[in-house]
Amino acid sequence: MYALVDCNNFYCSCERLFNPMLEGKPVIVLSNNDGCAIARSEEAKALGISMGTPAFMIREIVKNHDVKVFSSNYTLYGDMSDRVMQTLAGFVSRLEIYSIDEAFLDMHNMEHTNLLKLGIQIRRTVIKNTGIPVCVGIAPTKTLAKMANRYAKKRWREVGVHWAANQDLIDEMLAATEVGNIWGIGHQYALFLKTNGFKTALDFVGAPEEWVRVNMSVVGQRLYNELKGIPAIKWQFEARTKKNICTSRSFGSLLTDKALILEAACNYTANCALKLRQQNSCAREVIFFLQTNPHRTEDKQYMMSIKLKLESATNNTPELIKYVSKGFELIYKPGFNYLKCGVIVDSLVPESEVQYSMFSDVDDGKTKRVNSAIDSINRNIGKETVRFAVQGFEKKYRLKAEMLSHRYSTNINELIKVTR
DNA sequence: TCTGGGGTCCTAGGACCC
DNA sequence: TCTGGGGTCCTAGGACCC
Repeated sequence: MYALVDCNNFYCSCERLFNPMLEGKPVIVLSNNDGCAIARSEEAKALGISMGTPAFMIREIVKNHDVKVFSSNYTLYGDMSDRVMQTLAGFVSRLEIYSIDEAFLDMHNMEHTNLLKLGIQIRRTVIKNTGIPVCVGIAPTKTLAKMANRYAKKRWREVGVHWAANQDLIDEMLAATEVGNIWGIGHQYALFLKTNGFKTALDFVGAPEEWVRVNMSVVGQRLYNELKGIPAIKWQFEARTKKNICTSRSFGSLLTDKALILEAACNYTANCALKLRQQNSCAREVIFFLQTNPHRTEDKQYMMSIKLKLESATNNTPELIKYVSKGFELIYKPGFNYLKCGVIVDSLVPESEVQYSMFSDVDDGKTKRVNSAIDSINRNIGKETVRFAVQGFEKKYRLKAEMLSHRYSTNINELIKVTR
């Protein structure tokens, strides 16, 4: 058996934890740049605010119903996530952290225990230790555990736990789940399945296997097996080394100034380089992209990306900046209102396996020491204490975060204040 | 005024090899 | 009459996830 533990409206729950006045009130958390709603409390959902709605489109609802709005505070959410995961780790021998607010728990060889009771105990303990409410779904495969979790949320709200312990319970759950709500079925497949007469997950498992294979490839077939109770998705206990790393952001406002955009690009590159060093990888390719705002139909549009192959793989900040600047010069065109740019480092190889170019004269030991010194200072004293001149200091392009809560649990200056 | 950011996996098709 | 067959590697693009 697999259990999937998922935090309820995670970001909103984190905000509430340090601000009990928010209890019972509609709360939403916005994406980067205060763009759109990415987390909603139950009260906010009831007001009809749906996932991903742009902030400017719900301004009226927010005003009329006194919705409490927050910018995303990833420092806080990340720390709360760690605490939840630590508590979960106490219940099983192995867990897979699937995302910031979800984990799969390995419940094999526990079939003899009453897993419903265990689920309830997990839920109680997490809320006691961290204050974060969670739901638990337990089933024979990951996909069914996901579904059981969703079913717990919808059908067994009070208990918050569902154990699909036998085929009857599984069928009941499959029948109650529309194909579009199956983990792994997105927009396209949901549409395709519905057009072909498959409405619920139960309908889908009744489809001929060959038809699934032909029309939905091996991905579909795996899913099909998972829903039939045959595990087809492997455990992933260890964090994988990433195969590509991306840093991209929308600017706080539209930019036309070339120097400013380049400065942003250099900062994003420095961030990619840092992430590379953290996982001991080097990149053989770097992609730089730049775009205007497609929603502003009155603006001339321009979208371009460029891929540069590196002479030899590196994670050295100035070296990567050199390539990105070159890419920038090649695709930047004046006269547009730019919204966003980004850097992707790709074709990653382990640092220990880097092949040097025949003509390279880089003193690798030296640059490595410089970079680790910089990383260490930045880690200990504060992000970007040491930076390269091209990264600038003003950050005029910086994103908006006008409703940011405090980093209550990680910053000594932002602790919660108790007054009497 | 105004629409996020960061990933993974799979497939088809082209280039290339013998 | 009528132009092989089998394989690998790479890439772009699509679908999905939170």
